[in-house]
Amino acid sequence: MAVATTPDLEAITRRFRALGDEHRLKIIDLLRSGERCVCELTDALDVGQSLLSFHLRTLRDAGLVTDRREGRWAYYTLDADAFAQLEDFVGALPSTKLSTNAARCCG
Amino acid sequence: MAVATTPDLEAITRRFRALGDEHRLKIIDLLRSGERCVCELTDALDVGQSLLSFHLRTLRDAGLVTDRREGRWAYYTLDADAFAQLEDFVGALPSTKLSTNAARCCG
DNA sequence: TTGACATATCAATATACGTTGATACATTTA
DNA sequence: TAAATGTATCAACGTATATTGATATGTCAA
Repeated sequence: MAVATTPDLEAITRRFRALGDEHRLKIIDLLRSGERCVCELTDALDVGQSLLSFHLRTLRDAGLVTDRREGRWAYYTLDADAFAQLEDFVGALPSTKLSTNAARCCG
Repeated sequence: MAVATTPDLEAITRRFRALGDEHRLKIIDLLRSGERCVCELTDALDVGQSLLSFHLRTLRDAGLVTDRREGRWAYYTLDADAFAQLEDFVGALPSTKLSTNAARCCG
């Protein structure tokens, strides 16, 4: 069994940063209804072509979307697993680790 | 009724960006067991005093933690509601908006 | 095979963010 | 009141990220 349990904080923070941009949240919103061609995204978002390409790459590098080429078109899809994982991660963040409710440290 | 339903993307992206840093994830992890004094965090994290203060402020500005002063000490606590909201938001992100599975746009 | 097209990448620049060290501020203790 | 302490803020700097315009690459149509 490989060391798969290592959380890889770097990958997680990259994923959060990928969600930390309004353009990219709008792209994700457009992808919610299923796979979309880049040309559709270009029309729907008021964003230059190379900038859109940059944001799509950022989302892909973060593992939030996958892409597929077909002829001269490119299609992007949300990676549902990645979002499920992230949802779990966020849900676990505030969950009380122990019942130790912060013994007074000072004073 | 005020315009409270407006999602306020800016606030949401700020929250994601706040989670997009390893130091801050570690701080959050320390706060999972309850309210913590800054002095404890200083000891637990190998981070300079002003840098820790910066990250705590970033988390506070994002609404992920609240702070409280007591004498010369400052205590920080996770805002459970904020995490719950964010968990819901992440969970909703990939949820299929309509059953329209991307009509071919081109070709 | 040439030209138009869709998309990606590159180079340059602007803006945001993280880090450090110094300083300020409030509170406590001597 | 003076010195010490805990924390926040400021100024300066480096690095990362966002944005733009130009160019490259692959694919289709004439």
